[in-house]
Amino acid sequence: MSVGIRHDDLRRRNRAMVISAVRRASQPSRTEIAATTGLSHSTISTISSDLISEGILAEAKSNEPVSMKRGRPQVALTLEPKAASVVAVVLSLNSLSAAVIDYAGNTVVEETTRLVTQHMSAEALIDECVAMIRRLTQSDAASGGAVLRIAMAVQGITDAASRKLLWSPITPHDDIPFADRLEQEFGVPVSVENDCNMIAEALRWRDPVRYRDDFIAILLSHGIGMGLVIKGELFTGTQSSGAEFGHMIHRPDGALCRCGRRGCIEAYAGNYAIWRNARLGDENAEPLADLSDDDIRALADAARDHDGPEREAFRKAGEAIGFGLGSMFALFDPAPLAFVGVGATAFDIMEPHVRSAIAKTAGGLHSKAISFDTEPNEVPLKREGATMRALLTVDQEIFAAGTAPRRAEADVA
Amino acid sequence: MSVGIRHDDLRRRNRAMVISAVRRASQPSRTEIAATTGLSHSTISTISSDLISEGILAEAKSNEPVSMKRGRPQVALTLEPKAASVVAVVLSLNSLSAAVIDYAGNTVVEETTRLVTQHMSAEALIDECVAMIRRLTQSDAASGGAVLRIAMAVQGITDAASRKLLWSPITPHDDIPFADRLEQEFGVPVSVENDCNMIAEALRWRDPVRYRDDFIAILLSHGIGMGLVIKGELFTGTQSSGAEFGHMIHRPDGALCRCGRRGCIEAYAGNYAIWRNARLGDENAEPLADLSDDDIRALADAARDHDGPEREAFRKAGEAIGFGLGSMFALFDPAPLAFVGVGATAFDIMEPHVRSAIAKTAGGLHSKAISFDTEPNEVPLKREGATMRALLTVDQEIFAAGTAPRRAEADVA
DNA sequence: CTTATTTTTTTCGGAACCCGAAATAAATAG
DNA sequence: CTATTTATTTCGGGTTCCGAAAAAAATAAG
Repeated sequence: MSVGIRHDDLRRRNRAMVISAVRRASQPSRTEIAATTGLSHSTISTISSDLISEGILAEAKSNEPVSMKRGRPQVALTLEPKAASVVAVVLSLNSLSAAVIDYAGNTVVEETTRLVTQHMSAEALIDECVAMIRRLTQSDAASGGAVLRIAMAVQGITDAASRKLLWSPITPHDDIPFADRLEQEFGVPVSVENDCNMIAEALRWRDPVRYRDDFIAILLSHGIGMGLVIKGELFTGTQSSGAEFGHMIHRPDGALCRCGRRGCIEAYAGNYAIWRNARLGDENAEPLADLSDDDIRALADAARDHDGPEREAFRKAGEAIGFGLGSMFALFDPAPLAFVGVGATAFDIMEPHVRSAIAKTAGGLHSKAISFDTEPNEVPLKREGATMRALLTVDQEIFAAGTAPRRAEADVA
Repeated sequence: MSVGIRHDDLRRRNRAMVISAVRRASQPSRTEIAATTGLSHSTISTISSDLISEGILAEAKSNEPVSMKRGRPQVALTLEPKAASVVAVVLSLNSLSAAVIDYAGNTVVEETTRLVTQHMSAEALIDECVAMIRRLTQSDAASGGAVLRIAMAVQGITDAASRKLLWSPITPHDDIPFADRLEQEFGVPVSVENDCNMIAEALRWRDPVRYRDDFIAILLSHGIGMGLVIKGELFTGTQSSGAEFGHMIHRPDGALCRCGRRGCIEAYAGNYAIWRNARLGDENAEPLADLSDDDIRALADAARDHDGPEREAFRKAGEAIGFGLGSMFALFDPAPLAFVGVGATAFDIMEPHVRSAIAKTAGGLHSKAISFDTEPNEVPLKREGATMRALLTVDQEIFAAGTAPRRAEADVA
């Protein structure tokens, strides 16, 4: 709103446009890009030949064998895999994994380890990340483009600038400056973001038709996380990563939450809450530290099999989620939902209760139109999301600007 | 994200930049504009002399008598009042008011009438608006610039495109197409927006320091409304005007709300809810249709005077608002708050309860830092907001593009 | 096999835009 | 009255985009 547009910004933006069109579409031709961006053919032509000569894009080899059409065949453009690479790191409770991805989005090497995150120092956590990234980037396989960006997806709350892990259930330590430390170590920009936000980012790339401009990803796991895309933008807080759906209040002064407060949605719908309600029947019992996925699946099987405390526990969970969604929908209208994580395998049990709770709220007007989708496996989504985050910033911040000063290149030519 | 920037868009945007800088600052000089926009002096010079010759801006007459500074004195630029005018219409329960405002933002003529909105047909409501606008625009006083835009602020839910009143407590009718009908009548673009959103817009102009990029306006009146500005943008739903704070759920299956559902915040904190709790002690009693401001002030006086059902009613109201805010702050971090309307006069009674409720939520981390402000009189705010909305669209959509095709003008010159 | 047709991509000339530097304008200080 | 300071305008230059025309690369038709 306040800063004017310089003449040279224009070129940068339109380069970004072209790169993003190539990343989004599968091998578009120059003509297609001209159509989707609204820019003229001549502009697309110059920009794309610049990008090709800079080694960012490439013309696809004979891919589609026969076009069956008259006229000069379109030349498909692709991202040049060797243009760069990025590292995606996923840090979760007791687990660290990372991968090197080339510029076209293909995984080059990856690695996963188990750690006991809750009993490690902040330093040790950082060191583990550093060590893993170093192993991966120095491996023979990762000999493509230079690593230009590292993106981490972490459980917990990060700051809005994506520099620090402010708070996380996976460690007792606060304010861990992952970005600063990794940047020091590798000399490459690093971002640290909330894992659910990365899940949302990934969904958008997996199914751009369903998950386009407005949708919600909810992670049903030990806690309840959320990634929210509104009007095409990932919705984050002004100071923190935001969208802590699990800590909206379901019942004032209600069940004891892992965060120490009372009545949070998570205190009814988190894995520990469901287990507690089913097995102890005491919603004020101290939350269990860890719970295996099998425990939850066992509860779900019991709930499906017969009426009893398990079924009741899932009812309460569904109700909490439904009322929470209803309250959210009072603020910004319903959107398609994806339930991700172990909890999603039990979503069939909760769904009727979710829907009936939503129906009691302002969002209820459209409750039948709201569509749910489930995806039990959250780990690949987190990695894909972090990957896309990293690649997009390379696109926008590095390659859109032009790697080398363009004037110098013109002299060479 | 998808559309490229054309070469001619650039000028349009930068013209918009300059106009907006003049509207925001009080009489900035060209040099100041260059500084705030980041554009070069020469660009600002050409753009502003274009705008002056088009009659959109003007150089201020000897305003500041002595500058006390060495060097050529700055020439202050102002908006040319006669460049255009707009009409702001405020439709509330039993009241309609409208005003003609010149391009510089000065009110030229205004009028207010009482109507019995709840017993009028949709047609009659539209007709009243048409008649009032016609009277105002045809009055002798309104002989300045042509009316280029009409903006309405209405209680209730409007559609995201600002065309229709989807639902409103002031009338039993749904889907009233104000924008279409007024456009037909006056041949000028019309927008219809939620009144609380306009209050937020107005606050931002009244106090741009406090209400800058993130803040919340809450209207405490018969119902509870909200206008939300997040990251510099008015936050609206994807289909409707959104941000229906009053209908977030405070207590599942709780008190009976005017909307027919149960447990909404409004059912505890709306005027009717406070009155009901204080006087009937039955939170399921049918909500009263109307309640005068004096009734509320009387309840507030009683609550201040002695412990009793009135004080308890305000406690419940404050608690509902506090938990609601806490849930919102789980989603997007706390921001400065303004409480507007009659209810704001009683906010002193509610404040401790609001704060103690927030302290029990995820937003509680910063609860002491959250600052409240009150403004009892909402009517002028609604009008100011609608005015600014209208003027800004004239700035951005009409004058930024250039009134006449620039090529033709160049020929003349 | 050659020519016409169709479609894609590149090239070229022209216009619009912004920038930086220099020039001009308008005030105060000495 | 001149030097200094600050604001604004003018001018030349370089980018950038666009539209039209040309070139390229295929198929269809004779």
